[in-house]
Amino acid sequence: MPKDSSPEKQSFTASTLLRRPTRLGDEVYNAIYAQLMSHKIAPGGRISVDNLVRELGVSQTPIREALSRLETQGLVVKRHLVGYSAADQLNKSRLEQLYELRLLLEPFAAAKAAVTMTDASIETLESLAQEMKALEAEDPQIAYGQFAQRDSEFHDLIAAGSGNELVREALANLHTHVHLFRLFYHSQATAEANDEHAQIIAALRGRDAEAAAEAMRSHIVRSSERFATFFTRYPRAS
Amino acid sequence: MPKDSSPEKQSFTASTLLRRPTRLGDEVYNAIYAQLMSHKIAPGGRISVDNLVRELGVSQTPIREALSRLETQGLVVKRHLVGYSAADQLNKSRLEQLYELRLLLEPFAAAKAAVTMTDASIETLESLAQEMKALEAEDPQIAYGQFAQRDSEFHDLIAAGSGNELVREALANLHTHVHLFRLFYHSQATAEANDEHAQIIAALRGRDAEAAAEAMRSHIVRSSERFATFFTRYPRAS
DNA sequence: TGATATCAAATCCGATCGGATATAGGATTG
DNA sequence: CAATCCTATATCCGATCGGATTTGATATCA
Repeated sequence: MPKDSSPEKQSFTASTLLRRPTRLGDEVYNAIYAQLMSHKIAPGGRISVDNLVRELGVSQTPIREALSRLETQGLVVKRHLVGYSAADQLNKSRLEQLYELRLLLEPFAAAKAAVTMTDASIETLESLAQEMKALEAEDPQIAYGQFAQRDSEFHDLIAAGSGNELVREALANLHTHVHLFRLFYHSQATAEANDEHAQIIAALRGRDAEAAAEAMRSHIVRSSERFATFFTRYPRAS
Repeated sequence: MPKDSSPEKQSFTASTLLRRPTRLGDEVYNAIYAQLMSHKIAPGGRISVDNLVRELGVSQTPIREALSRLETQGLVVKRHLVGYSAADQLNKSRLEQLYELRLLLEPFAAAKAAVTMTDASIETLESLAQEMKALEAEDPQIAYGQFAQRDSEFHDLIAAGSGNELVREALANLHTHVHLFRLFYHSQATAEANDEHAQIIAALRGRDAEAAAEAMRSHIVRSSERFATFFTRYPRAS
């Protein structure tokens, strides 16, 4: 699920407050986002505004608005007077850059989170981890989509726990799980990740900043090694 | 000047290629951006689409497009059925987060740039530094705007020199110079910065990654100290 | 056969319009 | 006098329309 389909952060009080009228642009955003995640729109594939008009039954205005948002998030690209396309798959270099950046930010975030994170948030992490573990038994083809979503929440929650909202936003803007899922959606290498998640949680529980950073660093390095196999298997994709 | 007013990166070959017809939305983007930098729009001030229609003489469509881009960059905020406003000034916490993030990324970028950056880019850095130094003699009130722009280019060029485009984008998305300028546009504390820039350039010239990272780290720390005085002078702003 | 010119369809870009909502200010009532 | 209600205005949101451009297909010619 897209986390920032709406710029308004939803807090726990939001449900009790008055419900603002829904924005059509949000639903369009979610629809396109879902089509990206489900590979209904292939990497690099054209995204025609007029087609979406016919398909979704709304006018161009909210579609343009949604595509504009997706563009600044790097999930689609636009060429003037030509139109929108889905972003290309990550190439080898981009993938390396992605992990390089994550290594700069996420261990730092984990260390701070170990100190400042609330117990309630750690509980949420725990339940996410359990859900991911439960997915090991499911059909890998289906399970990986579920896994990617929860993994994304897991990492975002730690980033939020760091207390540095800008770091969290920088990581969220990477849309790591979208790009990785579109690169490698047939993966099922989740069992190792579950172990690594458990180590991260243990360090956070122990409020051990050093251990949390190291556990996160190790997790990211190993994750990158798992994904690196893609380019050895399919060398032409690089 | 806004660097990413257009999503298309302009390379050195762009001028030789066919010049695509101009996008009205780009000019609107630049106009609003200029109004933000010139404080014609105050922090938190409302930005009415209809006013811009009258002021700029274009229809709502390109204005919405430009504002939408500015929104996802965090320079303006939007409330549904209410409208757009300029982003608030940085508060103390946000400023600290900004520098915390820069400290994670920029020394790393400088270290890599020391190894991979081209000599030509270092020359460009040098000329930017000289321009900034020349501004010391000018009227501080005017000079600081010029300084902020060149300082932004300086840091972006090093980030680009790192070879990691994602790191560069993450830093660019912070719009550091916009926020700092809107926070503290009456500053003139640029002499120290010029010395620090010289040290960074020296380390890059010497292809010394360690020294470049340390020079950058020191520069950012000292910059943050210069800006931190704002909140001691105007405690209510925090 | 291959390259070029022409043409038509698809598509985007920007303008304009009506309906819906929020906000501010004044009127009303206790 | 204070609080509430109501109305008017400003504004946004979404729909629709015409013009401009790109793009792909067809036809023509060397």
